[in-house]
Amino acid sequence: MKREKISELTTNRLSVYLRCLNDLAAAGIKTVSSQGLAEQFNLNSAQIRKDLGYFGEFGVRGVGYFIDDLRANLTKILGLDKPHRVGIVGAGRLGTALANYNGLSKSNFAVVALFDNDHEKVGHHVGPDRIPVYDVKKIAKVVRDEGIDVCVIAVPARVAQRVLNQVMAADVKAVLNFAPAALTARLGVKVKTVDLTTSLQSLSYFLARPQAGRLTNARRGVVRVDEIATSDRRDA
Amino acid sequence: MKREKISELTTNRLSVYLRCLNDLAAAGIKTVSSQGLAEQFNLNSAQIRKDLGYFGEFGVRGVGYFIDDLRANLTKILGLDKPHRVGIVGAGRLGTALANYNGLSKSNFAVVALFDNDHEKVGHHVGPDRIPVYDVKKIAKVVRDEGIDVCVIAVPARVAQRVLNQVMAADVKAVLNFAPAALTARLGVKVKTVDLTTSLQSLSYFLARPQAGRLTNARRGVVRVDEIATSDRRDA
DNA sequence: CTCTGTGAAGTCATTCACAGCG
DNA sequence: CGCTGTGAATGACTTCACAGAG
Repeated sequence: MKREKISELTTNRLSVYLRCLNDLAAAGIKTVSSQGLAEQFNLNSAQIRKDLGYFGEFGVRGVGYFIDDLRANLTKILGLDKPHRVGIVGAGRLGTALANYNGLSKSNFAVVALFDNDHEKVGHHVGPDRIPVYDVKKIAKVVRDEGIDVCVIAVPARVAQRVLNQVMAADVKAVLNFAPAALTARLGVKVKTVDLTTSLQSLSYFLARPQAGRLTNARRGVVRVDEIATSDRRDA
Repeated sequence: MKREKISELTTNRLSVYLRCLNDLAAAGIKTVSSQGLAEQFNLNSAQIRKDLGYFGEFGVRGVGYFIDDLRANLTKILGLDKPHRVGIVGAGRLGTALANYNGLSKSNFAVVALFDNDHEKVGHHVGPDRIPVYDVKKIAKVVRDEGIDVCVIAVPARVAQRVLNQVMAADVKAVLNFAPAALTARLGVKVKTVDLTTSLQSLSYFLARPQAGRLTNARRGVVRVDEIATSDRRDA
């Protein structure tokens, strides 16, 4: 076990490993080798061992990893053993779609509030879970009352930085941003941006040059699918 | 102008530069230096010059870049001078939210079809643009008839690989995948995955260890916000 | 004198390769 | 003997630093 700084590429992969382990466990499988895991993602097995090695020695030589054990360890490492409470700023289409996305609840994230500045929306409840929509001005209070620790920004780019500032003022330390804007956060606040426009435009580049992308990640006739996570580097 | 292979990190940044140039143009500004652009993203100016340098010499020494000129060049490089037609597979919440997302039309992407296997949905039309929902079995025909060149996968992880196979069989070469699954594509097909669960779990890691993420990208007291694109690397 | 374009250096990430445990 | 854990080697991306154009 070392004490190095862990890159986001690694944490993204840990999340993917965990998902895979959950599937394997559901299939009744008890152990898996780094090689076996690696094949699921067209990844190098040393990569997996290195990623895990930052946090401890979870494997058994000659055998591999006990799935239940590794699963528990990864869950703990990723901080998923405690539930997270999510607030979504922007009750438009994207915001409400995310509020009802089932994928989140599976991994201990519960959406407990939406925020909007449209008075038509404030006071209403959204989706089968009846998530309340609050006035965006009440962020600080609702964050405190509801114990929100993660916010999602789903507002137009124009106002995204202002919203981020409000969210930071409410002392939220983790933000997932869907606005196509370069945001600046203060130290200690982690912002991850998911930029659909950029993703599509990047695809467009490869469409325009079919030869591009051939060489990278090609292996055994398949192409490794991107971003074993969200891709990204440098936060990129 | 060289002839090297361009990484996805670079194409992601090009998209971000283009967006910024559009904003600057709208503000009536005529020229910008790499330094000026870099400050918008907390990026190194050499990075920007290098990214552009892969494609030509667009700058003027002593001056910087003419915004209109660079904008036209980037648009061409990214293949955004020709319109793209998008089909979305999965007419659930996420799929319909994306179908109505205005951000796409802005950059020459038009959503022209949704696909679903739920017969309740097939035949209906979605949103203010009345986008038709087709039976997923008809993908190949609709792709041909409508000239679709990009598909979005917004279905449960369980069926994502099957859907990708159908999409590839319809000869679509660019796919944006929202399903939390490691997909395998054949050579010549580019898949970019946006994985919300992984993004959130990665945030959870940093919440669990506030000291993590401190060192990276810190500069002048601010933290560069991640993934100037979709973050990532290795398509990642 | 300013700012680009670009080799060279530096930094960070992935893969190799193997010692050594079970 | 198989498979982990890990230093060493390689490769990729970023930043430095400066020659030279305007």
